Amino acid sequence: MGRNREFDVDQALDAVVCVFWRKGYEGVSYTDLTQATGVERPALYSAFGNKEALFRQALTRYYERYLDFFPAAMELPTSREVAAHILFSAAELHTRYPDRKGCLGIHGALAGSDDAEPIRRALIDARAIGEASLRDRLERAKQEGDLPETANCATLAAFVGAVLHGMAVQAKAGFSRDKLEAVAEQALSTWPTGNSTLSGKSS
Amino acid sequence: MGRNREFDVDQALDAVVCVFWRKGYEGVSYTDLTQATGVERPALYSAFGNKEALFRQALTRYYERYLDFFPAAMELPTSREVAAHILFSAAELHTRYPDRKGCLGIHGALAGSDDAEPIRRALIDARAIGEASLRDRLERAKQEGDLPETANCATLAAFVGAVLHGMAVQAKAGFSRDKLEAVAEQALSTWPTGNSTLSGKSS
DNA sequence: GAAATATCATAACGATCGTTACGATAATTT
DNA sequence: AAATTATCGTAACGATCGTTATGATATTTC
Repeated sequence: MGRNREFDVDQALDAVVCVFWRKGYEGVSYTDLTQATGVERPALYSAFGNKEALFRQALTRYYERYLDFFPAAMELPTSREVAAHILFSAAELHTRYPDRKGCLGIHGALAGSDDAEPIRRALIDARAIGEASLRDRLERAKQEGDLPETANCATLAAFVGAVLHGMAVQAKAGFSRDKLEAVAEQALSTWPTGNSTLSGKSS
Repeated sequence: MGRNREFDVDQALDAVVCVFWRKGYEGVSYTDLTQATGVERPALYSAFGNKEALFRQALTRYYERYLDFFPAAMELPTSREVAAHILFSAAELHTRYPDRKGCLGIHGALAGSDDAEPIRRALIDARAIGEASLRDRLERAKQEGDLPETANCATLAAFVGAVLHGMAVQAKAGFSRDKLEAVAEQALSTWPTGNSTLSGKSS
């Protein structure tokens, strides 16, 4: 019963993702959002709730639509391939769209007013989940002999995270894909190797 | 002639630095600034100009008061010591003050509205200067045999920058100093060595 | 002591922020 | 066809944004 929606909610959310990606949570106004989506303010509120709820949905969409390389990387056979796939995919993603460089998960809300604190926490938590997931994957690698017994998986995961975040900052500053790939390569240059056949160095 | 200032301009600027450090450029309001400095709005305008000019002066102050370890690092004898000093000093600085973690140079203005574009550019330029200065220092190291002929100094400088920026993001997320130091250590494990006596490996 | 001047706090400026009444419009139900 | 209901665009809400006009206050100069 009642009138039908005149816009596609999924399509609007995709456009919203792009806006937040470029300007961050607090940098985006509803004027920006209506302009990008072609949807008036009240319709956005009716479809997504308030700005915070909208951003959370945009973040979820961002993860599933753009950060899908991350869970995919976890499936790769060796820890080095996992790390390499993450870093190079990020280098590509962060420079894929000239109008929205870098990573929504990083500059969506790094600093800001106190009002943005819940969003900042949400992004921190999301990144922590990713890092924990990588750490677990590396622990598995250690058990498989793909990483040495001495390897500190938590540190390695944090290191990959740091390079990842740093590349996002650099991408936002205009670094080319090539330059980011060189950074990724350097980061990978001393990835520890175990004694398993998985590493491809023995046998 | 005329009335005297009732506040210390240098002291006020120090307080302003802390506010921008915590909330970033656009996240700071003049209510925040008067609260932190004890100086009313018109007095801040009279002493520093508008918000953008104030931030630029705060950034300069930040560099000379907190990022002094960077030029100091350039004086160290080996490229590895240079990189190590930068990374460990950053890990310390980014976690030194619980009320303002991370780095003003990073989250002062990563993303935001179009109005903040000049400030974003200023931060990007400032970081680029630092990276270029590091690259030049590494070029010198190469000439001294402290780095191998094959070393790509621009890439190494960008890599140090990426880890630096990534640590700033992680510090803002609450990472401990120990964890950041572990990241720095991992980053340094990729550091190439030359054949000079400087490296301390030969001779 | 009187005139001149720079800084002070108060209070307001127009613009924009996120959010929402409101009446018109279109679709469904009886 | 009439009644109901959800969505539409317009227009406005109070709050806050960065910025500044204004008059009182304090200091210096004549």
